Amino acid sequence: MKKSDISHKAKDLLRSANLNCTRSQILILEKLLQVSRPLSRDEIIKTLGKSSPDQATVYRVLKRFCEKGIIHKAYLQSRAWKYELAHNCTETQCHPHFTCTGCGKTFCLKNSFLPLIKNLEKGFVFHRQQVRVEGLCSMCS
Amino acid sequence: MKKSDISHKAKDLLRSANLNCTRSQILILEKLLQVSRPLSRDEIIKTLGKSSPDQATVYRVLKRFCEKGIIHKAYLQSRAWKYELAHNCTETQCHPHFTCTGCGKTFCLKNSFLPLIKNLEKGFVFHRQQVRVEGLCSMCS
DNA sequence: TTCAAAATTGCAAGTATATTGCAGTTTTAA
DNA sequence: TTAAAACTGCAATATACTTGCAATTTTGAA
Ligand SMILES: [Mn+2]
Ligand SMILES: [Mn+2]
Ligand SMILES: [Zn+2]
Ligand SMILES: [Zn+2]
Repeated sequence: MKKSDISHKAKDLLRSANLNCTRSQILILEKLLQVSRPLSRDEIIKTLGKSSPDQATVYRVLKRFCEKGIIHKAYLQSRAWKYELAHNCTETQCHPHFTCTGCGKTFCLKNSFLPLIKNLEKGFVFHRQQVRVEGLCSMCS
Repeated sequence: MKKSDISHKAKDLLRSANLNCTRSQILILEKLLQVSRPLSRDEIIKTLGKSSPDQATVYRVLKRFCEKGIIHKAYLQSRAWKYELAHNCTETQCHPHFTCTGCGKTFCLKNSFLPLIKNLEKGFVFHRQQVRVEGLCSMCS
């Protein structure tokens, strides 16, 4: 996607979520649109470089985005939380993530969905499920 | 299970993993056998009370247990890591965990397995997968 | 365009969680 | 009984995340 398209899309997303188009929120959302995989606070700040907002702001923006449903936490095992756009997801299931035990990289499996879990105990209500896969990526295998 | 059975089982497990039967390791393993659900460092120390080992020891013991394959980290979304016995698991998949968004409690779904993910990209090697389910428990629904 | 309320931000301090170095203790096996 | 190996506690350190507050930016209505 072109840079100007991303910029435009970011602003649209912000407006449709009733959030202000501030420098920080635009920068962070553009970055997430651009890379299209889960990012941690650290990765966001590092890749934004000198122009990056403060870490407190980054966390607050990510929290806001989550509350509005624009992004969500990915279901990974890293110590730090990672966030990604909430597209490629249905109400009941996000795409699975593959983490390589060799190099540590995480890949989005955008086209693999598992059937939803069945036979929950009586009284239990299902909302959504998440899947995490471990293995070796093509570089490490 | 009776208390003496648990104690006996803990020691057996330790021996079969080539670990020493020390006070700390026995206490922590007994606790995990007893509750049969994922526990954090904090929960372990609190429920063991005055007789609990130091937190550094708790972490080191849990790490040792993981390395020997006696326990593993449950993949939850809590900030603190949680550990549980590595039974009720196959090589390729641990039982799923259900977390209630109402009360925050986590339940082990010991009898629900999903089919393994298919169609990994060329070169990718599957090792294991884990599933997390969100919803409401019978108390909160 | 102007301007005040509301939203957002940076900074610094604070909290929660996990790790490490090291000296001392416990466990094991011979 | 004893010495090596395994384990432990304590205190310091590292990392991830949160919060209070004063200052700045954004927005929408005038
Ligand atoms: Mn993803
Ligand atoms: Mn479990
Ligand atoms: Zn890899
Ligand atoms: Zn509940």
